[in-house]
Amino acid sequence: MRERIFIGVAWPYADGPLHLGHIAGAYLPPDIFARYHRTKGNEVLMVSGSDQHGTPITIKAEQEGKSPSQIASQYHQQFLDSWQKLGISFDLFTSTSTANHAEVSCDIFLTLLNKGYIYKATVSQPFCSQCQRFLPDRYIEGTCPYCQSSGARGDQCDECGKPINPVELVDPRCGICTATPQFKDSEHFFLRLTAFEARLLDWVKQQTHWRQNVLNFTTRYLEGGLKDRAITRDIAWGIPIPVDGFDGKCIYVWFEAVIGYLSATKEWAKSNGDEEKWRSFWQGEAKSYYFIGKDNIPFHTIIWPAMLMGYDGLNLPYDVPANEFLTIEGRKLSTSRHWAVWLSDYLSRYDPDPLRYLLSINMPETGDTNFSWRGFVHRNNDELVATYGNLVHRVLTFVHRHFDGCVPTPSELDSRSQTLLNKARDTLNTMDGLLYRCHFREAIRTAMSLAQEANRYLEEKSPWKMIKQDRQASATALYVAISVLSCLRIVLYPFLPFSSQKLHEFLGFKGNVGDDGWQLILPTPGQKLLPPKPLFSKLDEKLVAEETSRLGYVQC
RNA sequence: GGCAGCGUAGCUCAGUGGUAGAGCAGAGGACUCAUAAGCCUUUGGUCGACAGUUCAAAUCUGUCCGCUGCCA
Repeated sequence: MRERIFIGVAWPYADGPLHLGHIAGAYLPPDIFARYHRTKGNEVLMVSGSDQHGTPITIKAEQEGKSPSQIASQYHQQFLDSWQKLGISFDLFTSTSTANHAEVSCDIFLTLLNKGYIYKATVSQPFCSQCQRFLPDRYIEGTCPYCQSSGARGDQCDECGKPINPVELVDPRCGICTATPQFKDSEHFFLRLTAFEARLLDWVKQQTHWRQNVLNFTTRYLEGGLKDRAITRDIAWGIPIPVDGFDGKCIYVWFEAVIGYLSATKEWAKSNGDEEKWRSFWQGEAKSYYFIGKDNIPFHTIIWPAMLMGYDGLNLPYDVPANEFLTIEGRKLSTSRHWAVWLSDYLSRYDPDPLRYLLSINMPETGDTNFSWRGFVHRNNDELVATYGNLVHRVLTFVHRHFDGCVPTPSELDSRSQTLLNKARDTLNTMDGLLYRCHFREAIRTAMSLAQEANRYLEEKSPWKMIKQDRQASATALYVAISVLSCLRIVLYPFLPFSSQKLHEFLGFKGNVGDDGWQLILPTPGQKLLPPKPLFSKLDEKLVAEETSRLGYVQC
């Protein structure tokens, strides 16, 4: 039966470049998942977009003498370029700056307001008369009331780690212009999260298929009790509050950004000529998956579901397979210290598939995992090249030399050959189950073990010996080996789309590898193969030292 | 400070009550179609520390140490 799969992917904030932590955490997994489901013939919609509103972007724009929208679209273009080069196959990657998104956001805001799930309240906000604007907590600096450190910010003191309210700061000053801020009353809207506490807890407890870390975290969070949260801000850059008398105030980004999943679906439907088509992913028999990093869990398992419950009539998340974090050379990523590997930097010098391989086989699914350049080179040279790339190359070059580059005609298959082909079929089945449950790391390991098994098979059959004694036996062994390559091109396609497409063509197949279905297609004897070239290249050990030394210095 | 996760072979990671696992690296071997790749054999761990429950704990409980994140 054809399934309908909605894939929502975390919206990257458009104030800086993407790094490998983003990719391992939130962008590669949904792409693998989407490609797998499309290959199975399921109907997939994968959307995301850049999150373009909020204070950090306005600050960055001021620093660079540009408009917020220039900054946002600059990074938006960079994101699009990266998706294309890395092969992240969004059906739509839009942004929060579209008129459509504003319209959908306002609809949700007003509906929740009319239903009483959003209410008004007055709060005291720091205001800088010099800059003529309200300041977010972290843009106020001052002296810590606890440890007297002079570099404390309005949200917390970095020195002693204590959380702080802006009003507590001694000698507060504006983080932008250093003037002394005043505190002014301002009226804002709050989301009545408390109204959903019981329903959410009830719902979450039924989600037994969620990852343990996601389920635990969410349950504890809910049991700790929810608080209503402000969903508007005194800022001009964003979606204006759709209520009279709130000029100069906008909907807060965290409320608005999650709505992007719905607005992007509507935009996709419109641009595909059927405005009502969005309903099939939000109201019909469809499963919604949200791929995010672990820092985003409460927004997707609590706040967004609460908003959907309040709005009523839209599908709640089916699964939120949040990943843990990627560390770099054993240390946590830090944008400000440039302790990161930037995606566009990587892509300017290396191929996408080796990175996709490394991040897949070392995916932070159950705990943080580490990226190191040494690990990258070794996994590439000793696994991707040695086990898989070399398997492909040894088979194809042999066929070219001894069988005119055509699929040899086999004689009857012995049990050893049958066993290998069965293992190929088992691999398809096993990986099907693993990918369906979002167990990506285990899935790619399963594929690699098929490649290993094929290497063992060749060793046992030694077609290079048989070619002299029994040409037919040699032909049969190669036919079986090519059949396994045909399987590998399919099962590795979600992970390594570029090299799978190449292999697809080397094997003489036409069109796109992803259109061949999740199945073992046996090659036709006589089918003409393309002259083989290595699928992957070995990397020089020297790059380990070179790349490692760039850490901490190079900014993208 | 509260909550959650993690800490297992040199490296990267599986394993959640019943005699410690995989891949890579290291060592030895036979082969040579292949990107000196592949294949076979093999060395290697008091499973962060301590205490407890149990016939039996890496696996459950408690305390502590280290790392990470979230919240305040």
